[in-house]
Amino acid sequence: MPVGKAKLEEADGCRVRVVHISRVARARDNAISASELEKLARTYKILGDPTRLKIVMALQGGEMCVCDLAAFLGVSESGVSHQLRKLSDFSLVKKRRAGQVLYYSLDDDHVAYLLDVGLEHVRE
Amino acid sequence: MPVGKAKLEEADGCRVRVVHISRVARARDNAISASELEKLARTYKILGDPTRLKIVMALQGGEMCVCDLAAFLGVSESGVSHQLRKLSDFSLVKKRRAGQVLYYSLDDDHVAYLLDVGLEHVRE
DNA sequence: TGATTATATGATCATACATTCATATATCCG
DNA sequence: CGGATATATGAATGTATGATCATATAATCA
Repeated sequence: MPVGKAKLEEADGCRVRVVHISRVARARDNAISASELEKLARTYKILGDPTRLKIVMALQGGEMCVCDLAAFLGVSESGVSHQLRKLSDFSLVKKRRAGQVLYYSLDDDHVAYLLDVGLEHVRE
Repeated sequence: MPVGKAKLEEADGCRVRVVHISRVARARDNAISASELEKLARTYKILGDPTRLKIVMALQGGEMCVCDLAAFLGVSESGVSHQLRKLSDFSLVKKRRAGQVLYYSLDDDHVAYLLDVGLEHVRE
């Protein structure tokens, strides 16, 4: 691996400093697609809000309805609904209707798994 | 599990609607500590930005210095440095100095693991 | 030492976002 | 059908945050 220095000329003429061209190339080659990266970032971002995180962790214990979640969180039901929509948009939770009540639960096992791995990291 | 309706009176007199008291109680009992939740949310939030996510994914391939990352990302070196600081603050990356150059790498294996599990979810 | 390179930090700014209030939809019951 | 309950949606608002520029620190080399 060469440790020499190099300059790369970009299309618009802006010079970019690079110490290890091979490492930059490797990063480019190994990179996942932009759309997948975007999705992945979104997923983490969704879990990155304390309120939403509390919701999904509560749902690990079983399905809950909106007003129960609101009571548990100490947030308005409207607020919970807004967050559940985001969670739902990114397939982290699913809902089941029973009359007027909507029961939310985790969408798949990956989600619970993601939470466990994250918690492990935090507790290390 | 009773499906009856109930009202809970809070300290300040604000009434909260609850359909399943037992489920709210269960959520309360199973909840992790506030500080752990905060840390966990932070961790996900940190990974929830495309630029930072791209950084850690690039580092999965091996350590890289700031200007290489800047070239790879197409972002200013200052910008990369700011993000690396956040990643470092939450123990997601560590640095190694070699003269003027700082080499960044993933801090522990949990991080790479977290990324893999997340990607699995996105690709499901 | 002074000049150059590599990275860090601080200020600024435009944008994104979580929450709430008010209102709308949907389901059930009488 | 009309009233009540459960949830959803839209607007408004304060706050957080990612990017850049300018400047500061740190390390190497002449």
